[in-house]
Amino acid sequence: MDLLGERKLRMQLDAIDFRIMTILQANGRLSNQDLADKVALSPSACLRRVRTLEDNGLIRGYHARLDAQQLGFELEAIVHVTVDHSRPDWHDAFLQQVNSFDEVVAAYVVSGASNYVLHIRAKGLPAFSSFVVEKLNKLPGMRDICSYIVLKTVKDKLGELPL
Amino acid sequence: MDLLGERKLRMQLDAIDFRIMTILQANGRLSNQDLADKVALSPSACLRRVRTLEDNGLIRGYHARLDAQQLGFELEAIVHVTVDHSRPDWHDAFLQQVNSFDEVVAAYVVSGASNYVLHIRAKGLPAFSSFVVEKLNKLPGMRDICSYIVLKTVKDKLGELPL
DNA sequence: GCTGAAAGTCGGCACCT
DNA sequence: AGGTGCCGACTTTCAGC
Repeated sequence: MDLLGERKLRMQLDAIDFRIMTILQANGRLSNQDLADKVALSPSACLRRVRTLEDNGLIRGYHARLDAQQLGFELEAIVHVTVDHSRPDWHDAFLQQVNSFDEVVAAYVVSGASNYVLHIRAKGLPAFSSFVVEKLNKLPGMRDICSYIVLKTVKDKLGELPL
Repeated sequence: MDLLGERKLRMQLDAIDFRIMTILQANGRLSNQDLADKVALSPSACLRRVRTLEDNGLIRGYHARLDAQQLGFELEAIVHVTVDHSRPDWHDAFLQQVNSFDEVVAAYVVSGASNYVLHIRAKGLPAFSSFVVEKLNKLPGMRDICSYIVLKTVKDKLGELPL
């Protein structure tokens, strides 16, 4: 098992592989032929590289990015959570619950003053408020919750690696 | 100009539109024909809907998701920053600088104890350390920096809306 | 590991319901 | 609005270099 979530580099990458990844990162629906043109390779050679990158897990998937604002997800927040860690079994229970909440779009175990940092998305302030009060607050061992409501997203390049 | 970054809903969406978005969100490279099958529409009708969703900005793009660990980005951190806001012009300067740093993958202006929350990705602890000391610390008006190093990513659904 | 050709498949458009 | 049919373009496999 992979307890630490480590992923070792499984293949040798050359400059063309990096160009392929960079291009597909910016335009995931580019046709294989256009991609082949851009990296100066024949379509078949290009496709084989893309398949290899996919098979080795370097390309983990392709996704449409939707407009959260337009779809009604108007509020984002960063929430720091401290739990009572005197009960080790609460940790797993906490993570399982956190994972099941749709409002939690990302969750991290962190070093520092808090135990967890949660990234929250909700359809407005009332929905966020009731999430905190009725869901987060009721988790076992909850000790402290500190919310930072996002007023403006200044940079949004998560999921875009600077290769 | 759009000072608040608001995006109004520009079109009426029905159940099929939501299914299309959900499917493309999970598999951005699905062929139009397969997508049409899944939503029980003819390929041409399906393609027209997808184009409309793209044109109205509901689908904002398609992107390959790469494996950050395997590509050497081993360290993630949430960094809270407080700046001296007695000088209004420092705000824009700060944001501009923050945007130019590759290590900053996301940046938010937040309400609460801190002014900004930064999401950092670096190729290891030394790189992160030198980023904080040599870049962040030297920004004008910097008052306080509080780092939370990510020990484990428990949930990672940013960019996946629960429709 | 790349190229080129062949066969199946798809996207995009015109036209019709 | 959604469906059908067509043609050029694309994807994908495989033999050969």
